[in-house]
Amino acid sequence: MSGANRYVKVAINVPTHLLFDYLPPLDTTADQLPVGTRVQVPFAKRPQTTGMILGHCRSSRGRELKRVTRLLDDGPILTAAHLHLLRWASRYYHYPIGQSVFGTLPPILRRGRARQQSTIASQPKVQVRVNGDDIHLSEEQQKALTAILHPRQKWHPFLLHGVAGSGKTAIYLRVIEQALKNNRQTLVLLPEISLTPQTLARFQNYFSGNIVLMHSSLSDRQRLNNWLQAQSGAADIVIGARSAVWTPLARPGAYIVDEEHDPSYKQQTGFLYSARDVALLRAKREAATIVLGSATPSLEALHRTLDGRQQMLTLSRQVPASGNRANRQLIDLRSQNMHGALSSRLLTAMQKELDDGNQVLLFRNRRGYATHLLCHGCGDKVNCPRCERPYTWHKSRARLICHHCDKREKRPVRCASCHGDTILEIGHGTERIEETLATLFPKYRIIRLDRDSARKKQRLEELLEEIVTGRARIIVGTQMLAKGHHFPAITLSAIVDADAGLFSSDYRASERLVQLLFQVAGRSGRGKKVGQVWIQTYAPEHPLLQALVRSNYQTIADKLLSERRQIQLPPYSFHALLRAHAKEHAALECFMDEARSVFPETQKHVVSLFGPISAPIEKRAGWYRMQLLAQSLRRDHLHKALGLWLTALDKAKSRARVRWSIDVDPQDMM
DNA sequence: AGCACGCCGACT
DNA sequence: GTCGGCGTGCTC
Repeated sequence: MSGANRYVKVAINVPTHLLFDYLPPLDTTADQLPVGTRVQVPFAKRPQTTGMILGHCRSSRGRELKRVTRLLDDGPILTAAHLHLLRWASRYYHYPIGQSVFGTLPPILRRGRARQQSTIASQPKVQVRVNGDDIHLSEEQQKALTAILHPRQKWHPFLLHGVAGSGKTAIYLRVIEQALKNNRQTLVLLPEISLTPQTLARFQNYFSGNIVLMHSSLSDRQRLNNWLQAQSGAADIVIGARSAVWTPLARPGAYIVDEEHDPSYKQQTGFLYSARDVALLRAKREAATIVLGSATPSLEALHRTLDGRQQMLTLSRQVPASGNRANRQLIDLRSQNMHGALSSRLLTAMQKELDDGNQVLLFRNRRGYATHLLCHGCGDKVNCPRCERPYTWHKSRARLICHHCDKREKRPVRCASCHGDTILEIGHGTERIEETLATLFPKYRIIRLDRDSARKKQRLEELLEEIVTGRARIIVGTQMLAKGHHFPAITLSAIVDADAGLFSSDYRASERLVQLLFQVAGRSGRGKKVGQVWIQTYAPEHPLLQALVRSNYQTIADKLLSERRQIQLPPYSFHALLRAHAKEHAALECFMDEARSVFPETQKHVVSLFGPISAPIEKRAGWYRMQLLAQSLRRDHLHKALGLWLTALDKAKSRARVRWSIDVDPQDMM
C-alpha cells in the first residue's frame, strides 16, 4: 500500500529545534525511507551533510525543498522507541533535536561513515561461571534479591542502600544473571569507568559471556563495534559511564546505576542530561528492572522512596565487625597546635595507627601546594586576570594555575601592585600536605592521589596498586579517593577541612559534605579493624557536624530532606537555571533584566523567579557570568513556562554579545 | 555548527 | 580607497 507522504523530516546536527523537510531521492517515495535511517542531504551552503530521518509529512512550509542525495544506511540504525527517547530528552532538557540525536551516536556514525557489519554472531549464550567469588547471599541479600526479581507492582525501581563491602555487587550480579536467563541484556552505569577496573574484572570473572564497555576513552572503532553489539543484541552486558545511557539495546532487561548519588551522572556541558534520570525513564518505558545503588543515596532517591515511587532495600555491613559503626570525631582546630594543615591531635591518632601497621587516609578537596599567594607588603592576592580569582600555587610544577580556567603563569618575584618582594604561601592543598607529612613521617611511604599525581590512567592504577598491596602507608588525596574503592587496611581517615561544605552558597553543599564523609568512612576498616573518621573544623558546634558524628546517613539525610521541604527546594520543587555569560558586564546585566521581564505572564503565578544574580564564580576565563533561577512546585508548569520563555529569549533585543543556556534540574549553581 | 554577509579600523 | 576583524543570521 502506498503512503501519501511526500516529504521526509530530517534532523541535522545543528543548534535548532527545527526538523528540515526534504524530497526523497528521485526513484523513491518518502514512505520507503524509514525513521532512524541516516541520509546525506544538501544543507545551507554545504552540499553533503549527514542527517537522520525522524518523520514524514504530506505538506511542508519550506519553500524550495531540496532532495535527499542518498541513503547512508540500508535500514534504520535507531528504532522508533529509541528516537522517542531522544525526542523526549531533547524536549525535556531543551536541547536541539539534531544535536541530541547525533551527539549520542558513536563518533563514526555521527560523521556519516558507514555502519559496518558486526562480525560477532548474534546472541551467544552466556555461561555463568561458578567459582569470583561464588555468591553466597546472606539472608538480607536474599531478601533484597527476591524483592527485585519479584516486584509487587508491574514496574518498580529499587534503591539498594548499602556501604562498600555490604554486598551490593553480589546483588547486581544476580540481577544480571536473571536477565541473562530470560535472554535479556543489562546496562550497567558506573560514575567513572576509569576508576573501576575491579568491577569489570569481577563481572568478567563471573560471566563468561559477551560484556562490552562503553566510554569515551575507547577508540572510535571500538566504540562503534561495542555499540553495534549492544544494538544488535550480540552483547549481553554493557558497562559504561554517563554517555553509555544512550546505548540502544535490542532486548533490554535490566538497568543498574551504581553510586547513583554521584554528580558525574549529570553532564556539565552541552547536552545537560542526567544519565541516572534517563536510565530511570528508559527502564520505565521498557518495563525493565532497575536498581540504583549507593551507600549515600541522593536526596532525590530518598524522596522517591518516601512517597512510594521506589522501594528501598538496605544492606548492612557483612564483615565480622558488623554493626560497629566507624568511630567519627570532630577536631576543634581553634587553638590547636598546627603542623601546616594538620593538628597535633590528628597526628597523634595517625601515629598510633601507623605504629600498629595500619594505613591512614587524608582527604583534602584542593589539589596544588598553596591555595593562594599573598603579598606581605600590601595584602594583595596573586589573581588570574581572566577570572579575578586567586591562582593556586603548584610547587612541583613551579606554576601558578587557575583552577577555574586553567591559565598558567610563572610565579612573580615581586608584587604587581606594591613591588614588595615578600610573597606568602597561604592555604594547604594536597601537594603541601604531602610535603608536611614527609617531614613528620619520614619512615613511611606516602602517596598523593589527585588529578596532578595521577594524570594518566596507568599511573593511577600503579598508585592504587600501592595502596591495595599496603606498600603505601599514608594516602593524601582529593575527591578521586572517595570514589568506588575499598581499602581494607585503612583504619583512620580524616577530612582535613570540612568548613568549605558548611558555608557554601550552594544549597546542595551540605548534602555533598555528608555524602563525602560517609563515602570516606566507607573506604576504611574491615574485619576486626574498625575504621575511625576524624573531621577537622573551626566550627565544631555547627549542627550538621554535630549530626555527622552522632547519626547515621539515613537520619542526617532525612533531616536535610525535611529542611528542603520546609523551604521548598528540590526534590520538593523543580528548578531550571538560565545561565548567561558575556565579555561586557553591562550587556550581560541588560540581557538578564530583559530575560526576567519577558518571562511568560501567564506562568508567573505558578513559577517563581530568583535573580538575576551573579554566578558564584562571577567571572571565568574573561567572561562575566550571571544566572536566573526558575522554580515551580510542578514540573509541567515549569516546562510550559520554559517553552514560552525560550521563544521570547530567542527574540530578546539585548541578546547581542551574550551567550546563554538553560540547565534543567541543575546539580550545582557554579 | 559552519558559512556568508556586513559594518568599522590600519595598510599597500 | 580595500583587506580583514568579528558579530549576526540562516540553514528545508
